[in-house]
Amino acid sequence: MADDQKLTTREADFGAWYNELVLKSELADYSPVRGCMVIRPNGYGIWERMQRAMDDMFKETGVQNAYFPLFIPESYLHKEARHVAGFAPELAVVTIGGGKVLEEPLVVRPTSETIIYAMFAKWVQSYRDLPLLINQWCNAVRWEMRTRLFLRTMEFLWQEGHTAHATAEEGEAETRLILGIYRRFMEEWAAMPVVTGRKSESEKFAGALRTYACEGMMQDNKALQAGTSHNLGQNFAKAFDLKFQTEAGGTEFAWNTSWGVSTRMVGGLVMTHGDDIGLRVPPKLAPTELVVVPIYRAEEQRAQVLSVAHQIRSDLSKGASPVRVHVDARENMTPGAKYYDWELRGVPLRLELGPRDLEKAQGILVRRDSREKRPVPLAELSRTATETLAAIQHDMYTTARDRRDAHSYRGPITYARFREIIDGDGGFVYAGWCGTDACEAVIKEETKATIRVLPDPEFQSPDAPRTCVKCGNDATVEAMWAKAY
RNA sequence: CGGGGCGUAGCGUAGCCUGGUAUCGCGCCUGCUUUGGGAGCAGGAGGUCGCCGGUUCAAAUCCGGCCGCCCCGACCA
Repeated sequence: MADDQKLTTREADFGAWYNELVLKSELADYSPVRGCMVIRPNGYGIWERMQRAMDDMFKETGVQNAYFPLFIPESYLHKEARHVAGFAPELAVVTIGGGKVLEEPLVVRPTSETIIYAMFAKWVQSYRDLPLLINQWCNAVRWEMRTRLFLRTMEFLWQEGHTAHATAEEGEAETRLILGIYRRFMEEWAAMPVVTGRKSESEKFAGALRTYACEGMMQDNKALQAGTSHNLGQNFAKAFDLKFQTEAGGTEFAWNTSWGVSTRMVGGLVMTHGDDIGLRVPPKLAPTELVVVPIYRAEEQRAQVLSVAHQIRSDLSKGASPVRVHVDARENMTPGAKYYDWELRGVPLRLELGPRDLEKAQGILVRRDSREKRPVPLAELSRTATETLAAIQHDMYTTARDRRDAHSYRGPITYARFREIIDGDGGFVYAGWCGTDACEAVIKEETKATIRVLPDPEFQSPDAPRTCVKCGNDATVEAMWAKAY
């Protein structure tokens, strides 16, 4: 009986585990439209906290939010050749409006570079108008063939930042600045270790000069691209005539960047931290940090326990370090059933509160990550909860980082060994690359692994690889290879 | 788009081969007893068996067509 309530284990079938977890923990559900999803309150609550954290960080750097339309004239997409070539296969196009065939079809935005830089061109005249730093939170549509909840859906939520700068250096600096913000968000908020670096030419954004990305390792040892930051150079400025007058009086095209993080991050969170019991949400992203489960028999106990529970919620929500508390007062469930329920949903801390505890003025505090239980005097609960939440946040990060490192491979490596790793348990393989498209393509063809990033210095191996893992010629760069989502 | 699987109550399923109007579990409703790791008992509600057509006295079951979804391979946040 209890068996059909359990999740498929990660080891038995990682994909099935993921789907069951997302559905059972009520993060999301399938929609009537193939490839689309409904994000339920549990999932949206996490997304809202992600939004808030990132939004604050963007704004600290001077970025302002705005909103650009969902519909983009089809002709705009065609103004940047590589951009349209990259996105054409996955466009949704509106051809009829109000019952009439439109003169010009409207593309449902797959991303907004074209319309945003067209608008920037109207707004920017002089170097004094730069930099222009804009972000929007919106949905985007890409007609995908194979979809998975959160990881790839035809419509997804994200933020897309778009900036314009006076010099190439400023554009590059902005691209790197945002990549750093993404990294900080993923490490400090999502407790998700990432490797940052540059994308190879074949993997970069359609229309970009350079693409940088954060790559996390999921528990099946596959890579998940969790955020990208593009240096667009002057490609779009030239396509949309985004020019400005320089201080010296000349005219120059602006330098653009764009960068985005999507609801895919929620899927990354699940695959980074989930276990066979359910979800584990890092405290800083958890809509509820602590759930109080009241235990009682007699009616007078019920009133007493609930009264203390609500007092706890009220007390913890105040003060210098407020804790987000929920009291689970459902009458039709036993305490044990509630424990399973909240563990499935990933709430970081649980306080079990019964008559025996009240006698001792304590509660039983249970960590979701380690499932460790211990009695805590109610008088110290506020401090203990805050400290424990911080410890959970910290431990979740180090646990994820340690397992990432345990499945990362560095040092001299043969192609045979490379294939053995990729075909076996998988992981991140750091290896030399000659820099040619040919070797990259052959490796992808033969192993399904791709270059996730050319790692930034802090992620490079102490001893730079000397030769290309495929052709044996001199390596021009170190590449991090993995199978990816 | 190729390969595989599946559509039966809100969810998960049995029945299909060998036609006779649907099984079981979870959930839901009512009542009582319960409540420290997935409560028990009793009663109850809930179904155009994905859709269309055919065969037949009779179709969830056999035949044909269609639709949808999920999973696995080529593109991608």
